[in-house]
Amino acid sequence: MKITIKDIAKISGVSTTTVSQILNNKGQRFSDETRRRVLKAVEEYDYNPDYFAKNMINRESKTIGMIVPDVTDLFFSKVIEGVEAYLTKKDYMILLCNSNHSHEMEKDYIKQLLNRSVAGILLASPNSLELETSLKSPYILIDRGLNTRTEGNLLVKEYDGSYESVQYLINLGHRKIGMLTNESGYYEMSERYEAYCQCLKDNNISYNETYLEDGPVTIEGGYQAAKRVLARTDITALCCGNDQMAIGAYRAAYESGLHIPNDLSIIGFDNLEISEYLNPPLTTVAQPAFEIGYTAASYLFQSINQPEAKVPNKTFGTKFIVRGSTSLVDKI
Amino acid sequence: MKITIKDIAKISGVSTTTVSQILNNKGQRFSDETRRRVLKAVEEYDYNPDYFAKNMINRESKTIGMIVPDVTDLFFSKVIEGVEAYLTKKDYMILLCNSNHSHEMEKDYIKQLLNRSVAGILLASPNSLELETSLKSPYILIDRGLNTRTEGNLLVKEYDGSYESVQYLINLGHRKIGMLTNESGYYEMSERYEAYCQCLKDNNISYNETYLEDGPVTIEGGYQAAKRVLARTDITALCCGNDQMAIGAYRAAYESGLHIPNDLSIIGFDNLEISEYLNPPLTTVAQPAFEIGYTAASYLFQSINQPEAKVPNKTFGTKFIVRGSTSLVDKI
DNA sequence: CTGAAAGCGCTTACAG
DNA sequence: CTGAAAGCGCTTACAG
Repeated sequence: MKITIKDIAKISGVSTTTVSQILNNKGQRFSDETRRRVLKAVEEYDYNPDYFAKNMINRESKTIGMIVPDVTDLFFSKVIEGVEAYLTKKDYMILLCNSNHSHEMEKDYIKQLLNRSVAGILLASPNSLELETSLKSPYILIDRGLNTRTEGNLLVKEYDGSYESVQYLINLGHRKIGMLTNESGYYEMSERYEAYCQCLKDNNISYNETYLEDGPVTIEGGYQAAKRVLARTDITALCCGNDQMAIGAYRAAYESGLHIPNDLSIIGFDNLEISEYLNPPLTTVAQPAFEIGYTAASYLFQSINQPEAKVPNKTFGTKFIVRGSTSLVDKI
Repeated sequence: MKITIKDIAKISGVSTTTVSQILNNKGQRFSDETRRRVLKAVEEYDYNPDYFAKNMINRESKTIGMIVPDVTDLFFSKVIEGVEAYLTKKDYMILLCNSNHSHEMEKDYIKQLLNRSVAGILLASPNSLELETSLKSPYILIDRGLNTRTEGNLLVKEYDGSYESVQYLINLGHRKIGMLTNESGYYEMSERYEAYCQCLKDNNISYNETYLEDGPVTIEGGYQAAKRVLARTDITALCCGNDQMAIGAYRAAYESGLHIPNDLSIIGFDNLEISEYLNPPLTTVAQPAFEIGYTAASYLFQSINQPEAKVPNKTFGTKFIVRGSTSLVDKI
């Protein structure tokens, strides 16, 4: 049987009011003697106020929900790490939901989280989300462009980052530049794709549809997509939707007998820790995953504690990192 | 203002008892008419029973806590995925804690989780843990050998897996076999190390301390450790504590001008998705991370619902996977 | 400086 | 078939 505040009150010979006030550092000053007696009993019996009873009154669950499309995705796991790092300091805990890229699951999770009275929600999903407006608890959107909200959005300069990488390839002399993207209309992917198109245009390079391939944003997805595009084209460079896809593209290139970067230049997006260790190290567009998570958590925290205040938006810059997977074009 | 059961009762003209019973499918049969009225009001006002009030009575938080040493670790994120996959089906949610390999943090988190009345705890930590016995909620230990508990342990045949990989190298003619391990006495690492020693012994190969290196079980850790051991020895093969370390070792090898596998054979442990995509693909010892998580969750669930029943232990086998990072020894 | 009592939003014997 | 009342374990005006 769990020990309750009544037990502590009885043991230390005071009322529950007193115990409660002392434990919460509230109310009037109590005599040192009383305080000591109560604290001693608490200590001795290892009393902890019941979480549910306490919350029924305080409504401070100190819990937030976080929904990600894939926990094993290296980008998102880094974001989670950032979120956790911030929230732990504040004694908050995070209810983690893995939506498996499913929009249905996301909606389900949001409902469940709301039922659990979480203090706020962190939604790291690239999907557009119509039910946003019905969300009555504070929330922050990570990496989301497709929404009508004007505050609490954390974005990354997907477009600029992607543009820069394509321009880099063009400057190296590449003209036949492929791109691996994602079919399902993910916001970031669209941005990166748009930048690709625009950059070609700005450089008077004609757009070639066969240079494009779709696939899941995973290693395997990148492998399959790259395989297809390499089989039917003679591209000299390939922009991958993200680093994971680039990793898959490496293998596709090897299997096609292509040497990176001599025969094929490859560029990723994310700058995962692992990308630096690939062979050759991957040229990529860095985005600050940990910082994104950390900032998202801090904004949410702020939004929970000052519901009236407007939550700022934030756009993170990217950084283009040249490594060994890109080189001057080698063939015409 | 949140809508309560009283509101629903008033709106549908019945008592709160009736509303509660209908919503929980309990008690006696109610007239269809009453049921319809109540359900309609619930629907219309989007009523959801308060999580805390409900739990104060039912004590079914349907929440478990999970502690991992590192969310960004590819092995653990896969385990999390498995846990999530099982628990979601059961309408449970998981409170995720990232201990950063810190034993102190683990203890803190356990305390916090207990205070929150989680239904159970999943502890994925390679640390030994003295306070286990004081854990009064159901729990399952993942990947833990150093404990005195006789049930609810999920283990992997670390020793056998490691032994097999070392023996494989020896069969290829290797005699100068290095090993990258972890200093902090992690159970799995010790097992793998013990197997390494025993296998050498069984093959009458003398143990050479300089072939050993310690490091964090990360890519960077593997890189640094491999760099050190390659700088001072002429090993022809290297067993890495896990795949992440192996990835780091790849780069160390390249920087030392060594070709894998011709100059240096490398073996990992885990079989991460990425390992197959490395260049060359990594020979490694596979362990079923997703399945481990999934099983752990199912055992915990069982243990929550039948507290008296003994929770089984389970030991997962490993599978040795030969890929391109190992070859016959090339130099004497 | 301290306590009796009301109340948070539910569920559940119990009575009718 | 349905409701009044007690109770879960807390906190908080309020009164003294």
